[in-house]
Amino acid sequence: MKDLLIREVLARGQELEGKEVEACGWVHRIRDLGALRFLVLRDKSGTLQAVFKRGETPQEVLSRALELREESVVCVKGSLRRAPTREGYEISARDLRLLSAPVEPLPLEVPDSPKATLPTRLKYRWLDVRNPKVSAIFKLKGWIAGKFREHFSSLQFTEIFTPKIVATGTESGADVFPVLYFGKTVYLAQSPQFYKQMAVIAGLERVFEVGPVFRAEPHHTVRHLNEYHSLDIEVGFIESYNDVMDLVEGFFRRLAQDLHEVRELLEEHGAEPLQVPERVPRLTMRQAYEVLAEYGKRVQYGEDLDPEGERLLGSYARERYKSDLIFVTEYPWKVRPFYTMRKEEEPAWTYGFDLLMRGLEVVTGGQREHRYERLRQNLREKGLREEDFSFYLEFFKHGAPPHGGAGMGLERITMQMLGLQNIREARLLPRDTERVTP
RNA sequence: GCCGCGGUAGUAUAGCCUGGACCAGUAUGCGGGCCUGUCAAGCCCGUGACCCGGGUUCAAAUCCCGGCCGCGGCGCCA
Repeated sequence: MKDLLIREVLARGQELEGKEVEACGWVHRIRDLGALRFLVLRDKSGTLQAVFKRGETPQEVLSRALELREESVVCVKGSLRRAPTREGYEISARDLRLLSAPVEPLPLEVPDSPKATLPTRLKYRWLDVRNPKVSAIFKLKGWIAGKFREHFSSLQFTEIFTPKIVATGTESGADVFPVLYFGKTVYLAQSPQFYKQMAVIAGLERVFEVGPVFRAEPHHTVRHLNEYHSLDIEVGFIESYNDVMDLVEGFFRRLAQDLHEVRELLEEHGAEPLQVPERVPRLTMRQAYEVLAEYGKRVQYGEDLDPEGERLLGSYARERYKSDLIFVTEYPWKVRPFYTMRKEEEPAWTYGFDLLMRGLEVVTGGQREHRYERLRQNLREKGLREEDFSFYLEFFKHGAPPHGGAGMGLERITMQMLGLQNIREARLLPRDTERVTP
């Protein structure tokens, strides 16, 4: 492995000045002035200019430098010195190792790859992601997932790993992908829902999972993927679903507080830091109808929000509370899955909530129904067959604490954090209705 | 699933409505040349494209039909 990333070389610039250093990476740009040739070297951490100059660089090395093409992989050795470059330093090259050269012209220009259309970028993703603005997306995404693990681990949650091959399809109406499994048809998990609940009931009490989920809906939008990563939590012994919202809110507050750690990733995208106020507004669905009415948007009483409604509530949160986040609570029973706990006194409404981030739904959660008979009744009312969920019902026969949880869309959070126009940008290799390669 | 929009060099686009001066323009890349301080380096020369099939017409990148592919809105959801 190479000794130093470019960033580390630059950070130790004073100490390394005048000394021989080696930097390895891709040839980002070539500025050829004849007997003077500048290479901008790029690695995952940054860029650094190398100079090949007649009279300074050995002739043999200089002539090899003249053969180089962009996106070649090279190591340049030479002395580090101050220079009026963007980085403040440059390498005066004395040696050059060519590790790999392109065998054909590049289908995508790396420094400009965000200007290409998304299909082209995704087709040549290994080139696209070489662009620092693009790799920033995945660095941030990884950072968010890391924060999630760190945050909930510190609250005594246990990380779990549930099956992605499952026997039962529908739990929230979303279509599932069938898989041939030893001659039987099974499905790809659309959510860890049942199993994270089982883990709580199994005595783990507080659990979280970071894992893929699969949705077989043929949607054509900029905010849906057929495969994405879900950040799930589930926790026992809650008093109400407010406990769950507190946990979700705490996580987002943590993200906002620690965002300075990844400031430059946001800057790549010109993104504003996440605004999380002292208390994130919590609006019941019925209150949301009224707010939307003030914005001139009518939503049928007892119906779900549409994307326009969500966007308007996002504006409302920003204008009224200076908040990028807003909870919508007490969702109608008719639009929530059977395992959601209903309000005792108003069974048409539930203890289910969504969290909107900058006008897009990024989290869904709520209190779950833990009472066996109520659960059976909910199934019946949803018109679902008890035998299809018998394995799930079993969990509740031997002592299940009141519990609740939430699922958060990692790509959606990343997308909203950076202001991306299409969720596919937040997935290294997105799967949608047509795309299964690369 | 319903609806709308689109497919021009490697990439990104102009041209299409109002068919002919378009053997298709521009930028960038690519190939060649000049240049010892560039930093989106510059300058000169060159290279390379109308998705497929059918139709209308004297004439189709342009109009019509079908196919394939792509994009987006809604539904559904994270």
